Amino acid sequence: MNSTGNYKRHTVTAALPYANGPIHIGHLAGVYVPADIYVRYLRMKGEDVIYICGSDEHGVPITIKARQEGKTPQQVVDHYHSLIKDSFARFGISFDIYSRTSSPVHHETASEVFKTLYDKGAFTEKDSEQYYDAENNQFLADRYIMGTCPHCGYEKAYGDQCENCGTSLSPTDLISPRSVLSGNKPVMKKTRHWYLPLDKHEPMLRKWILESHKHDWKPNVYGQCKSWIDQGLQPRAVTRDLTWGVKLPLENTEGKVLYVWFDAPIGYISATREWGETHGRDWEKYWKDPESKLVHFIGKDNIVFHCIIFPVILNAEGSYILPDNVPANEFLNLEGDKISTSRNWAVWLHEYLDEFPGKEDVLRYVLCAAAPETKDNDFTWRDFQARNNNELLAIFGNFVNRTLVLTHKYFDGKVPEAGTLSASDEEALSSLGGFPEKIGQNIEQYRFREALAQMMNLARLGNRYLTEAEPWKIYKEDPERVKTVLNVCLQIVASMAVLSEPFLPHTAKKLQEMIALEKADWRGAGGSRLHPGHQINKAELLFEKIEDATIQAQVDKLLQTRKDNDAGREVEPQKEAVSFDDFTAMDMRVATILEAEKVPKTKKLLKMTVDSGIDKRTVVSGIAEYYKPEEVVGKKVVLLANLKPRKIKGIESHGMLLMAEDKDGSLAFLSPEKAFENGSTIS
RNA sequence: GGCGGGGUAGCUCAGGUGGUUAGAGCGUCGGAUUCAUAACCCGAAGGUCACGGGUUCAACUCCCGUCCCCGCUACCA
Repeated sequence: MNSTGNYKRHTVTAALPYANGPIHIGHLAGVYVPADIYVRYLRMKGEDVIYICGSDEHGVPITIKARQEGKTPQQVVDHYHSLIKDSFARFGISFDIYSRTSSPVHHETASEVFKTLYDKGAFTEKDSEQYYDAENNQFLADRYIMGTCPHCGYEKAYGDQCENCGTSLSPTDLISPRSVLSGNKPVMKKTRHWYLPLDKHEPMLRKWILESHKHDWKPNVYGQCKSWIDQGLQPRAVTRDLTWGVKLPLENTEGKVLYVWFDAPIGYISATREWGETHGRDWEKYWKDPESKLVHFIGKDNIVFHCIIFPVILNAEGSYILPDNVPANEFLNLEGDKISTSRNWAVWLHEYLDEFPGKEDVLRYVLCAAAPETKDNDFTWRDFQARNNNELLAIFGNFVNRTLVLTHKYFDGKVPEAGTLSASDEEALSSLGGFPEKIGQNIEQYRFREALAQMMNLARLGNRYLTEAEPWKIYKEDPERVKTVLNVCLQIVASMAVLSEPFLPHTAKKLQEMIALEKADWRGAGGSRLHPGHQINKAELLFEKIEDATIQAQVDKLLQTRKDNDAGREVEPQKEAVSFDDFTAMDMRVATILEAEKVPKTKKLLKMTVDSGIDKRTVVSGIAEYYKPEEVVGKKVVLLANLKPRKIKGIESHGMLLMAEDKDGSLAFLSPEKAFENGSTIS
C-alpha cells in the first residue's frame, strides 16, 4: 500500500525548538533529520508537501533566563531564534518556513483558535487561589516563588522544585515563600483560569487512536497514548497569569496569557499561514482538507501534547484535520550519558558546523544510521569516525570514485555505450530497478535507518559488480566489454546521486554535478539515466578520512566538560548562622534499627522500627534506593528524635535518620564511631 | 510501586498468525585483488535471542514471574 497515494498533499511538522538554547544532536537525530529525509523524499516524488517549523518562544523558563541575564524575554528569544534558524539552514534542514511564536501572525492565530473554542463553550472556567506579588501587581508562576524547602531546609528552593534535594514541590509547600520579583512575601489571591476538559473528549480519542491507529502508529506512541487514556484524562488549564505570551482575547483578562503548551502547537498553523501569505498560497487546505496528510515529527517527551491535547484542540475547533501519524523517536545519549543543555553535555550543531566544515552529510548519515527509532541510542565519536571512514567513504564514496576514475581513464569521461548484456549485467540492472521503491517504502513507514541501509546497499551492489567484472583486467583484450561494465556502473552511480539525496543532500548535489545529471526525480532513479556520449565532469572525492586526532579532540572536549562539571559542582554554600539554642533545640540520639521493610508501592521509602533508647518507634525514610531492608537491620544510626511526627504514605514517621549525601545524590548513614548505647545524646 | 517502551552476535540494529542450520551492517580473523581515499571483493569465527517457569509435537516468537535500561507517575521530613 502506498500511503501517499491516498492524499493530495502533505503537511509535515517538526517539533518547535524551545528558544532558550541551541540545537544539539539529540534534537537532530530524533526529529529534524528524519523529518527532513521524509519531506525531501516526498518532494522528489513530486508530491505537494510543506515542511513547517519555528521557534517556541513563550513560557516561564524564557522569562527566568531573561531575568538572569538582565535582558528582556524578546532579546533572549531573538538571540536563540536566529542561532537556531541559521544552524538549521547551514545544516540543510529544508523547512519551507521556519517561523516563531512571538510573531504577530502567531499571536493572531492562537488568539483566534482560543476565541473559537471559547465561543463554542469548549472550556470550563475555574477560580483558584494563587500567590500574588502586590508590589509588582502580578501573579507568580511557580518558578517565581522562592522559599525554604520543607524537605532539606534549602532556602532557595523554587515553587516547583528544590534544586538542592531535587524534590518537586508546589508553591504552597514552601516555608516562608517570597517573590523573586520583589523579595516580598506573596499573598494569596483569587484568579480565574480556563480549562480544556480533556475527559470529555475521551470517546473521540479512543475511537481515533485506539481503534483506527492501532497498527500504523509506533508501539511507543500508541502505548503511551493508551496509557494516558486508560488512566483517565483530566481537565488542563490553558491559561496562565503571566505577561510573556499570547494575551487572552477576552475582556478583563489583563495579565493572562495562553499556557505555552496551548500556544506552541498552534505555532505550526501560524507558520503555515505565514508561508501561505508570503508565497501567495492557500495555506488552509494543508490543515483543513481531509485529503491532506498531517504528520508530526517529535521526540517521545512530546507524545501527550501531539497525540492527545493538540488533536483535542483541533477537533474541538471543528475545521481542522487530525494527524495521520506522529512518529515519535526515543532519546539519543552522548558517550553513554544523557544529553543535557544545562550541563553542556551535548554536541551543539552550530559548533559542529564550525568545526567540521563541509561535513554536514556525515553528521546526517551518522544520526540517521543511529537514530533512536525504537529505543534510546548512544552517539559516540568513535562510531562517528567509523561510519564515516568505513561506510560513507569506503563504500559509497569509493564506488563513485572508482567508477568515475575508470570512465575518465578509458573513455575520457564520456559515458560508454552498453553492448550485449551478460547475465550479471542484467542482474545488477534489475536489482538496481528495485531500489527506489524499496527505499521509498521504508521512508513512508518512517523506517529511516532501514531506508538508509538500503541506500548503502546500492553502493555495495555497485562495488561487488565492479569488482567481479574487473574492467581494469580485461580492457586490453576486450574494450567493448569494458564499455558495458562502466555503463552499468555509471547507471548505478546516477541512481545513487538521486536516491541519496534525502539522506545526504549536499553529497547528492555534488555528485549530480560531477556526473552532470540534470534532473533528480525519484521514480526514474532505478533506470538508465545517463546516455552514451554524455560527458561527465572531473571526479572529486565525496568524503575524506577522519583521523584519530580529530576524534580525540572531540573526546577531549567532552572530557573537559565532564571535568568542569565535576569541579563546578560547588560545595553547598553555608547556611545562615543559627544560635546555639537553635542547635540544642534539636534532640539527636544514637539509635539502632531493629526492623526494616519496604513501604509498598513506593520506590524510595523504607519503614523502620528503631530503638532510640527512649522508646521503640517507627521512622519512614527515603533510602530504599541505597539500602536494602535486610542490610540496615542492626545498624547504629543517628536519629533526629524530636522532629514533629509526619505521615508519609499513610505511615506516621517519628523522627528522621540523618544521612550524608554525596554529590551524585547517593545517601549514607551517619553512625557513631563506637557502638554507644541507644539514646546517647549528640551535641 | 503503577503505566508505557525496550533488553537478539564485540558495536548498531532486523526478524517472526510459534515450525528445519536466528539475519544484516560495522568491527575481528583469513583469503583474493590493485580500478579506487591501505579502500573494494570472497570466506570464517562469533549468539543458551536478559533470566526462571509454563502451554505446545515444536517458543527467540504465546502465557506467568523475576531482573536490568529509558520515559510518564506516586513517594524522600
